[in-house]
Amino acid sequence: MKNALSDYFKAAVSVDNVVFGFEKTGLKILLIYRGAEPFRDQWALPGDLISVDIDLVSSAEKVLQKLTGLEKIYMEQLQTFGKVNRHPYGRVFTVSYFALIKIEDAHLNPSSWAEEAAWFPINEIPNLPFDHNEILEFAKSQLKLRIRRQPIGFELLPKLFTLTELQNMYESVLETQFDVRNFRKKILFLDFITDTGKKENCVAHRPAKLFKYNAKRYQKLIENGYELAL
Amino acid sequence: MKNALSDYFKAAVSVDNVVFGFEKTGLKILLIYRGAEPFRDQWALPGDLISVDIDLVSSAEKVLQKLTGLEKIYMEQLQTFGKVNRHPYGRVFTVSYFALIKIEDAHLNPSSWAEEAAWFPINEIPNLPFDHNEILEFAKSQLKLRIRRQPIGFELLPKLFTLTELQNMYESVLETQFDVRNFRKKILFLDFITDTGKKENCVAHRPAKLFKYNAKRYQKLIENGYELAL
DNA sequence: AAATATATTGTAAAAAGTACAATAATAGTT
DNA sequence: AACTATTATTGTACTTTTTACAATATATTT
Repeated sequence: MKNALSDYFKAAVSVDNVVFGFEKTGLKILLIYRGAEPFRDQWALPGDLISVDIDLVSSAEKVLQKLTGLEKIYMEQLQTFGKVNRHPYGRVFTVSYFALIKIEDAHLNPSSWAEEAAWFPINEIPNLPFDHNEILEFAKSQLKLRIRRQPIGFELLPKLFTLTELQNMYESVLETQFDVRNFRKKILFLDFITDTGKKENCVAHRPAKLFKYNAKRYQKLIENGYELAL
Repeated sequence: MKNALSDYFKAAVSVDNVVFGFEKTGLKILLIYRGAEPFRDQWALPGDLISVDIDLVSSAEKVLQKLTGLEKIYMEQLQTFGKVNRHPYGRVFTVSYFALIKIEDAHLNPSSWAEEAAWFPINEIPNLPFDHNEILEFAKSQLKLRIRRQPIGFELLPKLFTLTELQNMYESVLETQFDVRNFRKKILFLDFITDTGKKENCVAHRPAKLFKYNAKRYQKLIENGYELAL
């Protein structure tokens, strides 16, 4: 009972993107409203079957662009989910990616079969089709791990940000609280965010200094054997 | 120019396993000698196309068992590689796994189209077919990351081990050196390896105490919010 | 008994992490 | 102009962790 080679070439592969967005009100996830079967008229992760003649990474970017309008944003592969019956139309393996973006900069423009795209607070996610809730939980736990060891949190913030915004972002993602003084002491000691000399304006209180992420300084840290750990 | 649904169900999926084994002479990788096309008569990672009616995790275990004889060993998913032309027979996405085992306990029994299975020192890996060298490099870097934060190193050691063996294992995997006194102080402080009261015998020097990993104690550490970091 | 080989152990100094609250700077109000 | 409301900014003492470093112990072999 040997399989013929052709028996193996009968699977489909999809990509599912977990897009994390941040704004003052907290961390959010981007979902699309499905305008096509299966699971039409349900909110789901922006994901789709991919073509056999496009590289995996390119496919992930293309799927995201088509369904949400987002492009050129930070993406990283997570894991592949491959239970036999996870898709009603046949054997579909799905490769999950996570992406990070500052919500203000995210111009949503859903097309293809995505009727809508909207941000959902991380703790108000509805039941999702397929195994999307499982994928989402995995993505959340991975984001927590990775954001502590790589300078990817800056993808969630505007180019210029205050130390308070930076701290709020880390606190939202990690679901924890930091002491203001200790947080600043540590982050400034690491020396890969630099004071731009600019300040907030039009705020009804003492304006905060604006900082920016300095990738070169971070590289130097790494070259010197330092390991980031927030 | 819309794709028909059937156009998507034309991919194959494979699993490639990076099996790390440890013994006194250092860290090794398990390769098989391919007795089938493509790349017949070359050493490669133990991997194979998988059937569309078996779950992904089960497939990974089955592929490893068939090609090498190994079963019930520690496995964890890494990443999926999906360049268009990575496989000469068509579009094949491969999901990589890494596995850990103590070489002494590994009874190799290659079957199916694997003509041989053998351990290769981690720094003497030949050129491999497909993108297997790339997969291997990714696996090595992931092993280094994961072994520092999870108690998976014990999978590479016998049930009873000496502190020197434990240190050698970590040093081999992490390609670094630890101070003997500081290493012991730290590992004993963590308190999840316990002295069995037994000792080495038949060694031409002071015999070392034998320890074992204590999973319950480790669980307690975690529950108390401790984060392992070697 | 001596030689050989590896196992075992402690301490002081440096670095990093933690807990904690008063002062500063702006816009808006009186 | 003085005052209020609001958030930004900053330092120090204490605790914990990490680091650097070498002499003694216990088994086998000669």
